[in-house]
Amino acid sequence: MDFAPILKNISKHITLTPDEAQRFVSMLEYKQVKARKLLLQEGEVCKSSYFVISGCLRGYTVDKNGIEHVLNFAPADWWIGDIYSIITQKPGMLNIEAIEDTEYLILSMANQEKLYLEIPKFERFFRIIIQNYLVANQQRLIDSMSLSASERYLNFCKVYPSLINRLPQKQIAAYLGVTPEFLSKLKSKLNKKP
Amino acid sequence: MDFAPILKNISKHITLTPDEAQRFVSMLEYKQVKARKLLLQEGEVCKSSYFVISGCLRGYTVDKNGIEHVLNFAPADWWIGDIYSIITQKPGMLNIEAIEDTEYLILSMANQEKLYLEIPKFERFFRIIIQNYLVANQQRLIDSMSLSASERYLNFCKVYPSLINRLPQKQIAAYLGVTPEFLSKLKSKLNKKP
DNA sequence: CGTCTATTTGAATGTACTCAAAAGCGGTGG
DNA sequence: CCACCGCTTTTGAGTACATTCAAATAGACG
Repeated sequence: MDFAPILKNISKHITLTPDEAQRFVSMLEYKQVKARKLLLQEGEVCKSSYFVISGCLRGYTVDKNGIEHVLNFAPADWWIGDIYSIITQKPGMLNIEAIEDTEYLILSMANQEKLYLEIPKFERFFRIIIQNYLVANQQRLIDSMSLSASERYLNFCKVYPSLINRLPQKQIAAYLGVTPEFLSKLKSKLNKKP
Repeated sequence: MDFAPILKNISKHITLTPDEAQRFVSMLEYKQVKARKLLLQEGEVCKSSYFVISGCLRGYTVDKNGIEHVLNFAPADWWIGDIYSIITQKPGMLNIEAIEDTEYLILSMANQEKLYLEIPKFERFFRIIIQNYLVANQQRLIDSMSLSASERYLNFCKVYPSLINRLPQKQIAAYLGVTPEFLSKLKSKLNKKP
């Protein structure tokens, strides 16, 4: 198993000794999953964080009308999990699904807690990860209030150019907060104008 | 100066020795501000986190059409700051303003970094604070996509009952992501029905 | 191929916004 | 203490952005 990607991810924020790196990877579990398979289902308690090595996952909720809303996409080098459920250890409302065939690593909550005790630097690492994610999330909330659907789409294209031709439109729509039909109309308008 | 409120806030997640508590409060600065005064202005670099003792602050952005969008209210016992600007030390887009006459404590970034080194438990404390804030923020994003304005308003009433008769409607509207006019119409409809 | 799902297109509808004007409310100064 | 000013809230009419429903077309996968 090749742990280089996750070690590189971690080295962005903290520096591990070889021993610490060794100890860390010993806590991970490697898995593969086929496209369209669920890793975590609404109503379950989330017991782990996931780190994507290759492929792509998505986290989404389903509202009372059966509409899906995408909270996040996790391509390679991203962490994902149901943070509400992880913190509270109560059943969550998040589904996590593979959009493509995906390789990923699992860090269980139990191991994560051990890590905090054994190598306190990880406390810092995850604080920074969460901080960055919070910033992105806040920006998305502001955008949802400040921008039109068409502006949000153009913004998405600019911020995630690598995802735009990789994801089904339906799921980009579910991320932007519009219906697939409306996104389709938006795109055809944008193609005519410029 | 009475540091009991902030020490109580901290004791929710970590336990400090008397010495550590002493060291911590020595890093804080106490301030008061009158209603309608700005603590932080768009375009400035945010150099501190604020902890509210009494009164109420709000964080908001102004979009290209001049519309205000409230990112958060901070009544007593809440932390607030422009986390984007704090992390990057770049100019932020957040304004922080006193809604009421407010007493608060300032923890500068410099002191916060010292705290992480001197008392690593604080790394954990702020990780947990940020984690909880992220969960709330994610939920708000999901709500903005799943719920109608009227559902979001009723939800706000349920989650923040103490704020509902304390804040100007205008600012509740700016938090919910609707115009003040529309919120007013919503309320009058809701008063007729039940 | 054939089936199933995703995307496109169109018409009708609805939710929320804009603009405008009136009414309410709070603070300030005479 | 009251009158006035400025700001917030309410109300109404017309509009726009986005949804719903329906049906046709295109793509993907076994």
